[in-house]
Amino acid sequence: MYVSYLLDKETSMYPGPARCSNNNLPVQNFASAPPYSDYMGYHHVPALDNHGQPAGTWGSHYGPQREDWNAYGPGPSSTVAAAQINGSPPGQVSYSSADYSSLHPAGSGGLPPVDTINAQQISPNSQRHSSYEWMRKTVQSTSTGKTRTREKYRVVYTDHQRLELEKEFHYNRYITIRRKSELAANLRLSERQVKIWFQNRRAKERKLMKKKMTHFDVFWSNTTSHETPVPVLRTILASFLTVGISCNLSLLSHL
DNA sequence: TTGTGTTTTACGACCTCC
DNA sequence: GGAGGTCGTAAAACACAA
Repeated sequence: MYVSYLLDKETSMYPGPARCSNNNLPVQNFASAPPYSDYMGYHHVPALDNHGQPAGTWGSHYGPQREDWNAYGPGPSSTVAAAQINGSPPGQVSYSSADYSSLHPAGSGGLPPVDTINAQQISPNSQRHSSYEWMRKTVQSTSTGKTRTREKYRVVYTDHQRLELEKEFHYNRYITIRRKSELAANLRLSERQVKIWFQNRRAKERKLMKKKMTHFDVFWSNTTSHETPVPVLRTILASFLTVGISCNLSLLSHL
């Protein structure tokens, strides 16, 4: 979970270790949510997407803007991003023109244009993406005989791109067409990429929740009757918190 | 350094909704 | 029929223990 590396810098908002494989979903206070039955706490309120302010303008929904996010600057960082910025990524994904035609001119949103990035603001990963020669080649894929061009396989998003996507995801699990368009333009991604990122992100969350519930089941089954109820309640409440049920932490402190 | 497990992009198949 | 959802999966990118 590499984005968590960024998010975890603010432990109050994103508690837990960077590579958390367990139980560290942030408390989710978002106002809206999906028509997804597994997420009891999410309430899909599409209208709230009038949050249609530019992605970079950290709206009140997010609370005060985090200072340390500014530290990452406007910018992406990896050479992949640099390639994207150049407009001639050596092997960049050949998305349909429909996807790219939706991109707005730079700076249409509140996010700083990606191409304003200081090239020195290299992400921790950037040095790992030094060559693109491999992207030019094509590989036979799997059993179907279809080919996957290597340029499609796969771009590593920059820290900045992931951070902005995560921020949007924290606001709303399901992105609207409008926000998708804005975000794609601001992050120099195609709308398809944004859409798929959200799909993958939801899948990730489901996976985490499933894992969490499994752990909870084990815990519950191992709980003996003479145990004090307080730690049990704490665990239950904490578990609910992670699935988005709004809960006042001060109540927990009274237990 | 390397082997291994995990995470991240991207896609196809299939489904639902409008 | 198209758009967008989930689910399953491939493979690159990555973290980390040995």
